[in-house]
Amino acid sequence: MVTVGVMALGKDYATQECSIARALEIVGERWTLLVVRDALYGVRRYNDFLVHLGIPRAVLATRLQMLTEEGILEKRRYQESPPRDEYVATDRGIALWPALRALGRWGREHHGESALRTFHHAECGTELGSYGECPACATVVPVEDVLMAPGPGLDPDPADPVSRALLQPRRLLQPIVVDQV
Amino acid sequence: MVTVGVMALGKDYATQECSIARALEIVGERWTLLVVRDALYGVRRYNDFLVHLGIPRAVLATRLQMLTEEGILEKRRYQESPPRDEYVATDRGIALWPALRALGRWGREHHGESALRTFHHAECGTELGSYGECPACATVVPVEDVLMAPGPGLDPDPADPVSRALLQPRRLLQPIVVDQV
DNA sequence: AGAGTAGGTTCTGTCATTGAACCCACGGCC
DNA sequence: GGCCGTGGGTTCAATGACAGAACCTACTCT
Repeated sequence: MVTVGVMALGKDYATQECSIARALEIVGERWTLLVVRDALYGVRRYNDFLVHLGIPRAVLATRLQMLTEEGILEKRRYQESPPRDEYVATDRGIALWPALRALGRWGREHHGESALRTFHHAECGTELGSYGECPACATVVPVEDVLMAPGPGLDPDPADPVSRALLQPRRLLQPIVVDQV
Repeated sequence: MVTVGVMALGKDYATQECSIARALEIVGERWTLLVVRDALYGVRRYNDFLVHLGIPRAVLATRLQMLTEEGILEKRRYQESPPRDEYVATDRGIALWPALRALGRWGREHHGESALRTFHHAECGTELGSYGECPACATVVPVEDVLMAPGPGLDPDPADPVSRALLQPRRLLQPIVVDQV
């Protein structure tokens, strides 16, 4: 991918020779990591991202396109007529789970909050350790075997239907089912 | 006219009830994580951050102040006359290491690059896993026991003195010594 | 006295983000 | 057949963060 010319703002960290900077050039923009998080939680549709994130429509469209181009999400047609696409996390997107998990742990500790969501090993029920491993089984838990459950700090009756769908315990990557009103 | 309340841009993810969003409100702004990374690498002085990051001076001043207020860095006077301060990572800043490590791993895999820097457990020499754990010792390696070494992809003769100081293998958090010209 | 250095602040133009409005294709209803 | 609702976008003006350069202030060195 050859980018010619000056990219004055936003994305590049020109002088940085560092994998962290390379990563942040892609997922370091505002909203991007939250979109990926939602994709791992099972959100797939444009409209579901929209209401769950409270993100401006134009920004969401830009981010979805960029994440698709970078191979982090895959745009997949799920019906013709009218044409409708969903965005599903690829392996490359799933590989961001450790980073998201680490950020979430830090965010919780930083605020001294009670957990908003908890993550367990689906096979044995043990809560994941600091770095996404299962202390009981002594293995790194594959993302599809992570069971997400609401924690004590989470609002039990949120306004938007996506948040409501995420209230029940569920495995990561399982597509959410939004209750139609 | 005083405008109260609405923070239109930048920092907050108002609707998000999520530890990851809480974390990103603090360390999700442009440059912020790179400043923390440099602090863990041992950079402490305003001028060293400046030349190593290539960040605008005003932005650096803002970030350092914010990170200090959030308790991620500590501003510490190291000489009077003229008054000079250095910025040192606190426990809260050091706790960001797993997230930085995970991002770095992902960035490297994403680009299929050879490693720019490698990180080992100083006690046993094993290279760290995705979250900064030692696969051999099966423990999370304390940051001060992480040995950083240049990888094959790193420029062997960088222009700025801070990058040169970071070329030799060193433990994280050890203050860098810049060769005066 | 003059130059140099560390650590900033101020300024201006550019660009991304926001929020709202608009667009369009289809499907269902009556 | 006309109308409305819905999913999935695009366009637009206003705002405000960022980049880069110039400037400022103490102090030290020569």
